[in-house]
Amino acid sequence: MNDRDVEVLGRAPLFEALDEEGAKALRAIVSEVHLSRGQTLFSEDQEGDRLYVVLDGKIKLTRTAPDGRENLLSVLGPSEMFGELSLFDPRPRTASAIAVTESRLAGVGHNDLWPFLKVHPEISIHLLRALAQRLRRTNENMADLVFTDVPGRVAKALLDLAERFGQPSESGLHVHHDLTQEELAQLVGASRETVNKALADFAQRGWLRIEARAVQVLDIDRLRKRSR
Amino acid sequence: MNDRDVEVLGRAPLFEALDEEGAKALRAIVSEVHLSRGQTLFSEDQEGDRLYVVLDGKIKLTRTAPDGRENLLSVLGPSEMFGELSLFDPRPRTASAIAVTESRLAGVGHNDLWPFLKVHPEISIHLLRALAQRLRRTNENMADLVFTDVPGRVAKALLDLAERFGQPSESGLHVHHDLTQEELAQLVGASRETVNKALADFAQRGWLRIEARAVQVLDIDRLRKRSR
DNA sequence: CTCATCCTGCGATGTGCGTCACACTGTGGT
DNA sequence: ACCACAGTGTGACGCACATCGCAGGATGAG
Repeated sequence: MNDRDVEVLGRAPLFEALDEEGAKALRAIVSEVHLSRGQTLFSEDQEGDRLYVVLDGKIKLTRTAPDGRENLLSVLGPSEMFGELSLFDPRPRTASAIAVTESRLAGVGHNDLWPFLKVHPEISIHLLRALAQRLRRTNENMADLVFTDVPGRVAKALLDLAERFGQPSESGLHVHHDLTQEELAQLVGASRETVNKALADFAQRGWLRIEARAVQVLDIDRLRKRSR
Repeated sequence: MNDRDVEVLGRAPLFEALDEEGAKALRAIVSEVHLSRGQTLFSEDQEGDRLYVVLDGKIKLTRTAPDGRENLLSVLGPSEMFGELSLFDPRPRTASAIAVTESRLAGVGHNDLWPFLKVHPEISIHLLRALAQRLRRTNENMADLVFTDVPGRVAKALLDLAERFGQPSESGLHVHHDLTQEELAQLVGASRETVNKALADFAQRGWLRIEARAVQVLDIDRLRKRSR
């Protein structure tokens, strides 16, 4: 684990409460996992009590309906945490974790983390905050599903991805989200075709340019307006 | 606060980790609130750092869209907790809490609870579990919004309400949910009219009988099948 | 008891978006 | 260099559900 990894880890809710001393001790009990694009880390219904922090790359969390249709809960990048639900609430996983790009992760198991929480109760507080934020965000998304039309949800999703993965560039903001339109559709709860049409419409209006698994955002303000 | 209240409180995630000693100390710092039907405890965007446990009655948590349309996040009964998000993540409230029936609540403020968490770190663990469960449930509901049709969501909502508020009776299960069809509609993310038609259809099939702010569930198995 | 208000029931109409169908393009594998 | 297949682009069609409109019933305040 290199210096950059240590820094990335430090921004995760699990580590941010700790001093250098504690962080070092916690780093000692995490194990590193490497995934190539498309590889599955864990699947729905599996037992599991490991929590992960993304060091590098992107991971998607998906749920599969009985009839096979899929639903993308979120796409996670560096410093973001997942898999903790099965750790705090001992049940099988309710989502699968799949690498969207080649990725490296840091994982901690229940047995290693638990004693740590006893010694460093301040971690729990930070975890509670992290879960509270997630819950807020999820409630937000629920409301959007009910009140916002598909183009609006696509705009929202792009803005969110832009905030987290966007790189400033000559002509605007380059958002290399690494998602196919199919995955984007699963993320906003719509069909691939409808998402395609929404994107085409935005592009035609000059708000963005479509690229392979990426977009160039040209007029972020218009996009913001469309998302409300 | 009577014996029944103490028992109800004891089933809340906040208390379940504590021994009689600790529970007594925690009870000493909660304050009781009384609300009559329709009364608002707190509103969206307000500052707030109190957490509540329902002692008696029912509370609904709602969000209001900019255009005024409403969205019901959940209906909470005795032993259930709410308002904790603003406590763990210090931001304004993202939902309003309104009494569906006359209710009594126990409330704890940030300043009183925080030192308690330091002394009893085991509470945090239980709170983490409670939030993890809520997150799972919310993800579930999101998927339903995307994959399940309105009648299916109505069936699901009724089954959930039945599980939490149902009373066995002569002809089946009496579920006095105290919600108007409008509120039920906001809960499942549909229009009042569509929910009405779904209910009428269920009743016509003999699965349930419609009453004022309540239903008699006659054939719970059919209802379960329809919800999948 | 009486009126006003909230709630329920239900048909008519319109539309956003899912589904289907198919063509085009880019990319990676051999 | 080639083919196969995954991903993208776009039109035609139908349907589930929102919206609108209204009427009948329940509830509760005075």
